[in-house]
Amino acid sequence: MAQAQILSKNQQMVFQIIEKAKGPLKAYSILYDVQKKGIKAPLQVYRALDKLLELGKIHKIESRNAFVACKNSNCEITKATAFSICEKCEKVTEINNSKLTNYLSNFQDTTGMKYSKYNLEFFGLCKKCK
Amino acid sequence: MAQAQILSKNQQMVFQIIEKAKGPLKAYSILYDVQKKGIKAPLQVYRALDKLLELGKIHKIESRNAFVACKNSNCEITKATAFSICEKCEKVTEINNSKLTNYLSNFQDTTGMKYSKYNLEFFGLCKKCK
DNA sequence: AACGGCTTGTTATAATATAACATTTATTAA
DNA sequence: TTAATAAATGTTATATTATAACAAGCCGTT
Repeated sequence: MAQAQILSKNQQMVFQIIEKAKGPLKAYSILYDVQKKGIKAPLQVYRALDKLLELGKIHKIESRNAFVACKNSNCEITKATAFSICEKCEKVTEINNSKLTNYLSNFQDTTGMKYSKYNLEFFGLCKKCK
Repeated sequence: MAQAQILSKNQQMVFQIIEKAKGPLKAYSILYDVQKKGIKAPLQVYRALDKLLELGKIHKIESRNAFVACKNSNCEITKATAFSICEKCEKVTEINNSKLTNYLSNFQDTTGMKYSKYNLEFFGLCKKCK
């Protein structure tokens, strides 16, 4: 049985902040928070973020340079991510739709490229902002 | 008949450089190029980029903070973009697949969000790097 | 000519991210 | 257990990406 990944001190601190947040967090706003707890420099945050991304515990919203906790249970590796983003309130939701995942994971283009990963971001207005 | 959008001087300069390039260009590498031709400051480049994005003449590769010319004829508005990105040589290809476009344009998630736009980035190894 | 809209020019600065190097802690393997 | 190795940390400095704020110019319309 695979043991749950144990996070280091800094990784834990950064992860907990992202997990508790209601929306995507930016690296420097995370830094601001963890400065109360001993982390002093951007690099310490970025290193933790890198590791958490690698583990699939968090995802990066590329269009926003911001980070969210993964909401899919047992997400271990980040290789197929999809998000909806409200352009007004900036609410971000991770899309967990097996048909979509299937469709994209099996997508082949004409260039003969072998895909190992994708990231999809939908933009629009959420229910409230519509 | 809709007249072709006329670009301003700076917009043209920036567009031509992106169009001629073999791959995605970063803002500051564009700046370096156009400095020979009179543009001096980052903001002048970013303003041109913003306008070109708005017109759909170029797209931004979000995961790379880089810009490519749109390869689809008559692309006027950017609302449905898909790219394949080689993680080794960084070659980027715009995917123009009507089935994919259809599938994603009509995708509905369970949150009731109304989408107006999406961006999809596939990652992997291209034919050469595989 | 006067107005309005867009584009430009310019300086400064904000926001995001990594380089380089020294040290410490944890894990593995003899 | 101890030496070797790998992973994480701490720290200073700096690179890279992007925007704020304000002044001025260009161009079509009225």
